[in-house]
Amino acid sequence: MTSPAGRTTPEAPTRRAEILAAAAELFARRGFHGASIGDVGRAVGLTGPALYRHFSGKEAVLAEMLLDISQRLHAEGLRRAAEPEPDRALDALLHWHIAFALDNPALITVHERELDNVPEAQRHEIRRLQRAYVEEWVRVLRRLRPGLPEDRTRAAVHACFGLLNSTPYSAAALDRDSMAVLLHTMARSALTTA
Amino acid sequence: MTSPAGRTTPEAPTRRAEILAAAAELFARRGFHGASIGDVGRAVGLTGPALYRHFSGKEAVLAEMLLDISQRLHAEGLRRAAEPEPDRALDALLHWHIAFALDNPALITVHERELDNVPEAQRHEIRRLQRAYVEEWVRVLRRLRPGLPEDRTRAAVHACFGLLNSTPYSAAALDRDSMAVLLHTMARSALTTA
DNA sequence: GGACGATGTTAATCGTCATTAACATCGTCA
DNA sequence: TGACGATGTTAATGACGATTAACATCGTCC
Repeated sequence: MTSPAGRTTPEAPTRRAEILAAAAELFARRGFHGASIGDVGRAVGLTGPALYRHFSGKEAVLAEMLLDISQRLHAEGLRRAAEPEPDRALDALLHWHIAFALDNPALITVHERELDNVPEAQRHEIRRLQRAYVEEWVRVLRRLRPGLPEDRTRAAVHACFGLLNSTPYSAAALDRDSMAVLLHTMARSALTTA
Repeated sequence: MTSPAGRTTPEAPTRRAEILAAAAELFARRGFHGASIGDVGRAVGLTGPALYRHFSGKEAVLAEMLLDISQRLHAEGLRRAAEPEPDRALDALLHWHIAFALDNPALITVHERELDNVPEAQRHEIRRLQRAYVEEWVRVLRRLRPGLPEDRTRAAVHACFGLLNSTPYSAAALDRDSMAVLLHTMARSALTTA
């Protein structure tokens, strides 16, 4: 063999994260079913079967990825929504979501599209967190616009996410900060006019 | 055999359209690679191989689907953008895109996600039409907001599409007309504030 | 009333893919 | 220094899926 089987460098602590990052990129670009375990392995310099040393299977990779994303979004969302001034709370939520989307376009994409491919067991918890995150936004917005009925408020929040998550497709054109400002302005305006 | 092979009813003129519609639904819900030819066939009451009587292959189904969508969007986009008053032109574009998205959520989803799975040959033409459609919006918006630099304008249009195309995920909550009004209001506000 | 084209069906074919088995290598540490 | 656990690798294994082959059926039209 041209290269020995084992690796000398003990990059163990990063390995799982490395795999998750590569998988996110591939799942985002080609879809869960469009990226194979072999593709993911190759992306981190391994063969396909090697991934089974770190995850119990392909679905487990996706599940852990989505669970992590929804936890991060929800946890920080809770914090930001706690701001007493609803106007400031909304800005804080916007800043948070925009930063996350711009810094992790692949994660946002996968989070938005691939829930159905997560095994039942973990799907419920992820969905719960996603819903809870949305509800934080709804609560803040309702304090800001008490007249708006709840279902319309929720629909507006979903539409707003659509706007913010469009990042992966167009972020290339503008530098990060210009894009962040643009998205913030547009989203704020859309929500407060709804 | 329990049922005869040939069909008596000459539903020939609809068959292709029927297949395209079923495929759109499945591709939207599960992704191009997540839906098999067998699934599509079953959805229209046929077996998988039967589809080859109507399309040269799975990719051809997707290609025809995306080509049709991008042509329809672009053709009508051209018409609406021709309105001399930029303010009215924008409203006309919004009405058109919103109606299309609300009436064809599956098509919008596939159009947005699956271009990479179209064979090169047809991909270029589809991309050209998609770009041209965006440019119609950009042109209108630039007349409306001359101060906004072109790249920011284009980014704003992309973000606006993200908002409008979020329809598939949340449209269930509101009736069609309320949703249309909501999206129109939000999008208009987002674009003119950008 | 029989030949033909359009449409379908079921039975190969062939490749890809997830997953598992069997077999190294390396670092550690008793 | 030698056994062991952690990580990898290369061969199975077993499904599944796209596509094609071989074989009906039906309606039409001469």
